Amino acid sequence: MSSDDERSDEPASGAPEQLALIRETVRRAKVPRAKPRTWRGAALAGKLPVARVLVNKGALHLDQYFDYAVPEELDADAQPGVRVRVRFGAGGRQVRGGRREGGGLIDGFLIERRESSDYQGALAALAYVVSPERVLGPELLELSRAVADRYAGSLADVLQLAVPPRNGRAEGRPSPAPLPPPPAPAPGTWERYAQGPGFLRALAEGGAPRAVWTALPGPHWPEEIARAMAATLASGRGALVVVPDGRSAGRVDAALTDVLGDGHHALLTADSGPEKRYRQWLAVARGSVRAVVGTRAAMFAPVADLGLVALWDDGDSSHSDDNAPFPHVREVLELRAAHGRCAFLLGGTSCTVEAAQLVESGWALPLRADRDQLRIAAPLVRTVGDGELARDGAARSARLPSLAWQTVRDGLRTGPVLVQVPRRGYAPRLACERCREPARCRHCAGPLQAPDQQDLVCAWCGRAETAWSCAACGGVRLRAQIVGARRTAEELGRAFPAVPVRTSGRDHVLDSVPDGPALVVSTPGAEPVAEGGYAAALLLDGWAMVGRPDLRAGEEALRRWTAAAALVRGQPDGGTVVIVAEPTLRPVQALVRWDPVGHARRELAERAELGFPPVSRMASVTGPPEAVAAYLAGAELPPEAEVLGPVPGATPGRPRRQGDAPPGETWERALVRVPPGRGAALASALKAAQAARTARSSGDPVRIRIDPPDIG
DNA sequence: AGCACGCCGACT
DNA sequence: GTCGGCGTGCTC
Repeated sequence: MSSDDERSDEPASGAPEQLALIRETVRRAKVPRAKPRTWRGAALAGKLPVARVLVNKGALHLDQYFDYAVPEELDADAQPGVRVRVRFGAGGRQVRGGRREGGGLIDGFLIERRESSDYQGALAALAYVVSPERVLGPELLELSRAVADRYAGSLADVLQLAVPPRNGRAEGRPSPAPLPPPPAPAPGTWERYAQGPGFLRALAEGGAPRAVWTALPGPHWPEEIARAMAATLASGRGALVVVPDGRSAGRVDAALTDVLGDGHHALLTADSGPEKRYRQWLAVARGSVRAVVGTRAAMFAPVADLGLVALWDDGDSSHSDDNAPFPHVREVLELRAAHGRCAFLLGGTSCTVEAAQLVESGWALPLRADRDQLRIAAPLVRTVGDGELARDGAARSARLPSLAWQTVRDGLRTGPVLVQVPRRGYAPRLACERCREPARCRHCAGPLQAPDQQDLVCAWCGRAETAWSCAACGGVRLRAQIVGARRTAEELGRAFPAVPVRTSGRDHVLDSVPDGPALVVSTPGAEPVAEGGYAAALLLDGWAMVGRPDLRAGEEALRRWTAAAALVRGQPDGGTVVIVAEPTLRPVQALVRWDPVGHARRELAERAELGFPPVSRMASVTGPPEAVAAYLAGAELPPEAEVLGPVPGATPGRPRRQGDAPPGETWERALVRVPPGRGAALASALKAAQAARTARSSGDPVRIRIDPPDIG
């Protein structure tokens, strides 16, 4: 429809009362004669003629609503939650003497209809309603608002993540009628957990229990999640589970179909195209489907009357969104569970520090099996340490220690054997082959790396090292770098010529492998499941996983080892895992004892002592030095806030990425930390300071990130 | 961000 | 007079 503005002293025609109403506001505020705009032949809506609109622009000082007039012909469609287009921008202002087109058309969401506006100026009209579909319901709006606040981001940015792009064809189709709630399911393998059946019962009865679930190793977790969701559906409520990748989503999807049959649930992953995905999303938003399984973006799925949010493997990095304001699925689901009667289930075979904290703080209860069940389900774990490896002659030549060799040979007699190899380019620290002393830069003592598997470069100062020798023993050979999956596969293939070798990695990920003897070489996270469980697993180059200079290195190594070991048969069925790593290392010990919770709790205690997240909340401020300094000077941080740095933020050890400082420029990074409970105050202070800065457009912009991923 | 407004100096 | 430099501030 046309939205031509026409400036004249009187409304051309239409609804003078409403325009008078708008004008009255103008007069009361004693604003210089701004004439209300009218548009040819258009009348205003009789009731609630003002539409409060969130304009789709990310800038923080624009994180506010704007009022528009609702033309009569849009009255019916212009309901809260619909997508609209409006004219917005300086170009839309009244220009002395002439008529002029408004600013550019931009997208927005209609937030609410009101009787009047408190804006003391003339209202422009909604240009049009994109579609009458009400995609932004009150709950999704409230959640998005809370996420924006939590992460010091703008509502518009969050909505970009929360509401999928429109697809007209998908909207045109009606969604199926909702099915009646299914009966409550039997507990199934939840019986293995003392609190399992009780947890399901609470869900089925409409309760909102919150649990951190340490899943037993083995193949049952998708089915267990499906049963928890089914129990929630039985109470007449909806349920949502978020998993790290499409493969896991497929598994839970299949389990849900087994438990519920078809028609109860939707699969929300990026793998399905935009149209299909939006169709599924609409089915959820329209209330015709009440259970959702999906990957990251599904965390916002507008499930009606949500009774359970579940998350699998919260340590997986894909649960952290890579768009501003970088929300983490766990945090978003926590926010969802905190509203209304919504249960919370955080599951995994390992345990993150954050999960341990949820239990420690009393927010969630632990859901764990006792030792007896664990002995049945978990494989035997044995270690080959550095010392042994160095003494083991066979290992030096074939890169396979004797114990590992035997384990593979024995395992292959009864089934497939998994070999986990770190990804190439995993940037491990190099060490002297003879004495294991880390190889350090002679100028700055930074760790040496071989990014191209060839030349040595310091990860800190970037200087090349052409003639390295060990500072401790004078050795001149470095320990073998990470050998890629392909080469490992070739070596093993030669060692066991009669056995098929399969690889699974970044390029092609295998979903599952059959039961027969085979060597399956995989990078972490890409391990296929074996139908009857692996007979054995070999975790190679463990030192590379723990040696990374990252606060989470230990937790992450344990998570990946545990994930692989969980695919191996239980010890009673002969399942064995050999890990090539120093047995004194804390995560290695935790794997041997199969105690991820103990590991996480110890890490948590340490973080508390050091004032590290998640015990305190941190934010990073990054940008050109002057900008960071000016920002920090202008920010009114809460009194408890502590500023660390700023320090030059060259990001060592990895190639330049988008978002890093431009080449030739050094950015600085300051960390700001606050004690527990002051996270919200910190976020709002950071956001206010940012808004003030961008509004004045003073100096270079800085980047704010709550919960920065790479500290330490 | 984008864009118009305005206040200033230099010019046919 | 008036053209156009860019510094400031607004966008319903």
